[in-house]
Parts: sequence; structure tokens; C-alpha cells
Amino acid sequence: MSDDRKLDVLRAIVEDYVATEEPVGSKALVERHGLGVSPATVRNDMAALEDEGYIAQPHTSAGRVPTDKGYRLFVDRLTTVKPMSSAERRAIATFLDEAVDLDDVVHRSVRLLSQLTRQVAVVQYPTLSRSTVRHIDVIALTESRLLLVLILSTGRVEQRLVEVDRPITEEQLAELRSTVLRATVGEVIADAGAALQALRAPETAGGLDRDVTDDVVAALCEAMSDHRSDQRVAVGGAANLARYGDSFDSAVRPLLEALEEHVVLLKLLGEAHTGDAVTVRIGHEGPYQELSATSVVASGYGPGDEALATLGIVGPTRMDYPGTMAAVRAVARYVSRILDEA
Amino acid sequence: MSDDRKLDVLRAIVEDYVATEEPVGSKALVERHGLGVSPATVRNDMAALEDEGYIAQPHTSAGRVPTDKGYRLFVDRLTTVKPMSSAERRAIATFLDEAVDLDDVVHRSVRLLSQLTRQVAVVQYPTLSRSTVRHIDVIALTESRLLLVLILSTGRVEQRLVEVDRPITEEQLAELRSTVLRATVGEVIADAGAALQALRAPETAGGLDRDVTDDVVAALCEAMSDHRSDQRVAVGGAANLARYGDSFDSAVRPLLEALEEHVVLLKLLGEAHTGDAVTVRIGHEGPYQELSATSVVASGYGPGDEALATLGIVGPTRMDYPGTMAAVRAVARYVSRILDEA
DNA sequence: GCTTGGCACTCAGTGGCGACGAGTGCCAGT
DNA sequence: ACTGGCACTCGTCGCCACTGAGTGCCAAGC
Repeated sequence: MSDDRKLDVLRAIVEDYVATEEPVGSKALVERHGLGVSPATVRNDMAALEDEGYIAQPHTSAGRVPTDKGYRLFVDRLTTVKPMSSAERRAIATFLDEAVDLDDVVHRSVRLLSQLTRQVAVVQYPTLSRSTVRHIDVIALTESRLLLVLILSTGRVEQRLVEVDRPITEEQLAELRSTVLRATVGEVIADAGAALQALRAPETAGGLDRDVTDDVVAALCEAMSDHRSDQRVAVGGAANLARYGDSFDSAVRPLLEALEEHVVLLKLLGEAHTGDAVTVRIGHEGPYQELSATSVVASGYGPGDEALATLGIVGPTRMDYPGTMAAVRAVARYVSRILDEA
Repeated sequence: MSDDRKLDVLRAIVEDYVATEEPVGSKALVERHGLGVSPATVRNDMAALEDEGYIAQPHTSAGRVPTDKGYRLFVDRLTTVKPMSSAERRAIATFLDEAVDLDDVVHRSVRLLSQLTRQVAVVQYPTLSRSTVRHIDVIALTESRLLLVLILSTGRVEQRLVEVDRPITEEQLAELRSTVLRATVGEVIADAGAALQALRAPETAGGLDRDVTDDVVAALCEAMSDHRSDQRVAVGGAANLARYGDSFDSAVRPLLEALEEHVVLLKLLGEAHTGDAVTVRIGHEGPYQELSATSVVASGYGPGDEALATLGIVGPTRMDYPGTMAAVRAVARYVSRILDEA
């Protein structure tokens, strides 16, 4: 028995099952693919594949269905990522190029991903931790009320309100502003935080009121270390869950719950990988028992080669892996390119 | 036949059906509510209620189910909005008080609403149109690249990148900044836009480069009139859709699709109403055919008495209206109070 | 005149039963 | 090593009778 043909059979089973959503039998298999052998031969191969754990039968008198292990082999060895058509590439590029700010980029990405793959798309916001300070502004709303605005290189904006004990003059404000700016602009966020802390030491605090400086520095540091935004994700294409049809309770319910819990979702997406490697996690390979019927296709993205965050899709284990992987890879690349430019 | 008792019967039917999710028959009705009459009597009342269109039977040998018209009567006349317990009020207050910025307020509100009502919650971001300009900043990223930051009274931040043709000096920048600020701060957004346009007239453009001023003004006006943010909504509690159980195709699918389309969602929520009136739209009363099995409970909210935006929940027509209305009202009030303070 | 008990009727849901057929495993033949 | 044939399994479908919740109507009672 030829091992090559066995793999062909596995590939055919996966493709057919993904297309039809029904267990596939030996007869249908030889008809729909040009295998050049008889059903009986295929049956032998299938028996072998079943012994090795790549496929399974839902019940005795039914066709075969790929197991997670079968999908894994398919993804690893039987699939060549088909590049997107140039028309598709252009569509992606123009749609993403229209984005006006970071929020818009993220929202357009989820939309794009969910439409390309017809699955639920998830895009993590770029993490703060590796971004640099683009600008900090200190604005007096009233005499005793300051608005701090922190703008990061990724385009993220954080703002904080600070109440100060005693009134602050226009000159003090200007000095405070320029001091803070000088210490932080261009710095990676962690260094900026350290530089700010240094400002609290008495000798560097020129004509500034100690209390005010302290309050402002504290608020800025808090904003910088705010990992709330690290956990922000955008979700789109939940309507595609409706296509699950069968297996509602087993698959859709836990997935809907996961989509609400952003922390869970991030763990599901997995750590950001560098480069443009597309990660596939199939069924039980993921961290959650309840989601053993869903797969994740994800990729890191970010300016240059460093992966600031992750994006991807979540779908049933029975999905079109080649097409999905191609779409995820293409979108991740374009988003990275856009972040490069900004 | 007493009309009062007929209404009692209707109320009992609605309450039972909401609780059990099953058509309710005459016998169960007299047992579970102290109606003090026999099943046969109730049957007569039910026949009358059916003639008048308040209830219906799914099929001949089944109990009765309220129609949309029945729910409407129930909501209008048979329900007294029960105030939330003081413990619940406190929980709402403390949870919302922890919010650090506008985004956080909105996110916490959806979360709160969906948990209180166990339905899908929708919160519209406060509209820009009635807010005032709190601050505008013009920052030179490079010599020819400006970052505009627009901060509104609601806490919303818009940013725009502008490329200018020729390098701009620090002094010019300072003058531009203060000119723009003087013209706009504190103004309602529409007036601010007009004031900015006035700056383009040659006589007011002191030592400033015309082209640069024009570019900046254009970008700011664009940001102010950007109605994208008017259409922003946050959605939460989609996991509650899983509880629909039956009627998956008829109810969940179109709803999932609607949740993706924010424009659709906003139309569904309806216009913001002033005051603290809670609006209930039952089944077919809404604008969309496909959503005839879902009801919307919504309320306007915003600082003072003006309703800047709408929040509410979307759920099956078969829902606990009194409890839901109370929760929506309570959250709308607290969110408004928070916007008052900010 | 409203209320009530009685009674016949309807009809969705359930479970048992047999026919059907897709699909398999195995074996003997080429 | 592949193929055709054959017996076997078992899930699906349609049929049928049964059950029971619920109704509508009517005549009797308060």
C-alpha cells in the first residue's frame, strides 16, 4: 500500500468534508477526485488512516471524518498556501489605506478578515509596551484641573484628568509641559516612565510645585502602565456563527461566551509570533476544553519585524484552512505595512 | 364578564409565558395565580382576549401565547416599573464610578446592562454634534508633518495627521495653535467649525502661511463633522443569545447580523428621547421585518436633560419587561450623572 | 347574567416497527 | 497489490397508534 496515496486520500477526505459538511464515503471519494483506483482500495487506505488516528467514523455505517490529528497533518504537509489573487490584494490594500486612525485600522481589519474568511475575526490592539511617546500635552481646564493627553507612536491616545490642590499659573504650566515633553518624547514607554519618575527627585524640580509635579507624573505613569489597552480587542463577523447550523450548543455557545471575555480571547489567539508565520491551532490543541470544536488561525503583526499584537480568526475545526491562512497572512502583512508608514 | 379580570388574565399569561417559555393553558393559570375562578371561566376570558388580538394559540390544542399587541397592553397598562433595590443601585454606581474615560464608561455600561438584564446590550457613543471643544492641539511631528488633536467636552478625542507643503517654524506653530484655540475653545462644535472657516479669510490670517492654515482648518473641520463617531456603538452580552434556545434561525441569525451593522443597530435603538422616558418597541413595531421576534428597550442619556445618545437592550419579545425597563432606566440615569460630572 | 362542571374534539409529541440504503470489512480472484 | 463481490451494521425515514394537554361549547347552578 502506497503511503503517498494514503496522504492523497486524507487530503481528499478533508477537502470533501470541508465542502459538504458530511462524512465522506469511499465511493463518493473516488468519484469526486481522480484517484484512479477503486472504492475497495480506498477503503483499505481509510482503514489504515483510521488505525493511525487521522480519521474517524461518527458511527459504524457512516463515512469518515477527519480528526484533529488529521487536520493537523493536512495543514502541516498537504497544503500549499495559495497566494491571494492580485485583485484581492488590491481590495485589501485600498480598503485599509482609507483608514484615518488606529481605531479605524483595527475596525477595518476585523471587517476585512471576517468577510474574507467568513469566520469570526479577532484583532488585538497594538500593545503599548513597545511603542514610543509621540507627544504629551498638559492642559488647564480650570485653575485646579488639568487634562493630560498622552499620544503614542501607534496612534493610541490616552487621557487623564488630574485635580491639583493649588492653582497653577500659565508659566508654571508651560514649564511643566516642556519639562515633561523633554523627558519623554521619542522614548519607549518604559523608559519614558522611568524618566518621569526621575522628575520627582527634588533637585530636578526647578521652579515647579512639588505636589503638582508628583500628581501629574503619577497620572502619566499610570496611563502608560495601563494594561487595559493591552487587553483590548475588536471582534467582527459574529454573524458568521449563524452558519454553524448544526452543533449549536457544542460550538457556538462557548464561543459566544469567549468573545465577550477579551482576556480569554487573547489567550485563545496565543502569543504574537514574530515574522509572518501564520499559527494554526486545531480543536483540542487550544487552551480551552469547551472550545475543542473550534480552530484558531492567527498571525502577529506590527511595524517592522516586531509583532506588537495578534490578529486572526476563530472558526470550526471543519474549515478551509488554506484559504483562511492565506487571508490572515495577507491582512497581517498589510496592516503591518500601514503601521510602518504611520 | 369583568374587564378587570380579563386584564388580570392577560397579565398572568404574560408573566407565566415569560417565566416558562411555554404556551400557558387555563388550568395552569388558575393554579399558579390566585385568580379565584375556575378554568372554564378563564377559558371564556381567553377566548375574548384572543378575539381582540391580545393572545394567540400556536396550534389548536395548545395554550395561549401573548401577541405583540398583548405585550404592548401589558407594558402600557399592567406594569409598574419596580425600582431597583438599593443594593443594586449602589452596585451600578460604584461600577460606573470606576470608569477612567469615556470609552471606559461606555464599555462598563454595556457590560452592566447585559448582566443586569441578561440580554444583548447596546450603547451609542455620545454624539459629537452637541458637545463643545475642550482643547485643540497642533503638534509638529517633523517639520512638515502636523498632528492635530481635538478634545471634546464629552471626553472624545479625535486626531488627524496633516502634511504641509513647506516647513513650519516653532513661532508659526505657536501662533497657529493659539489662534485656533482662541477661536474654538468652549464653542459648540458647529460654531467652532464656523469660526475656523472664518480664519481662512485673508484678513484674519496674520503672519500665518495661508496654505498651512487652510490645511489645518480643513482637517479640523473634517474631524468635527466626522459622523463616523456618531455611528459608533458598543455591543455586549451577545453570549445571552445562546439562551434563545429555540427559534434560532428566526431570531438569532438576523439579530447577529444586525449587531454587526452599527447603522442598523442605531436605527433599531431609535432616536434619543429626552428626559428619562424608557422606550419599548415590541416585535413588529420596530423598523425591520426580520427582527419581528425581538423587542428593544431603550432610553436616551446625556449630561443635564439633553439626550446625547441612546442606550438599551435588544431581546426576544418574550422578556421580563418590568425588570428590563427598570435596569435600562437606572443605568441611563447613572451614566447621565457621570457625564454631568465630567 | 355570570360562573361552573362536564364532555367531546383536536392535535402535537412520543415510541415502536419495518423498509431502505449508504457504507463498511473481509475474502477470494486476478 | 488491486479489485469485485457479498454479508453485515446501523442510522434515517415514513407510518401508525397512543397519549394527554388544552380547547370550545352547552346545560345546569348561584
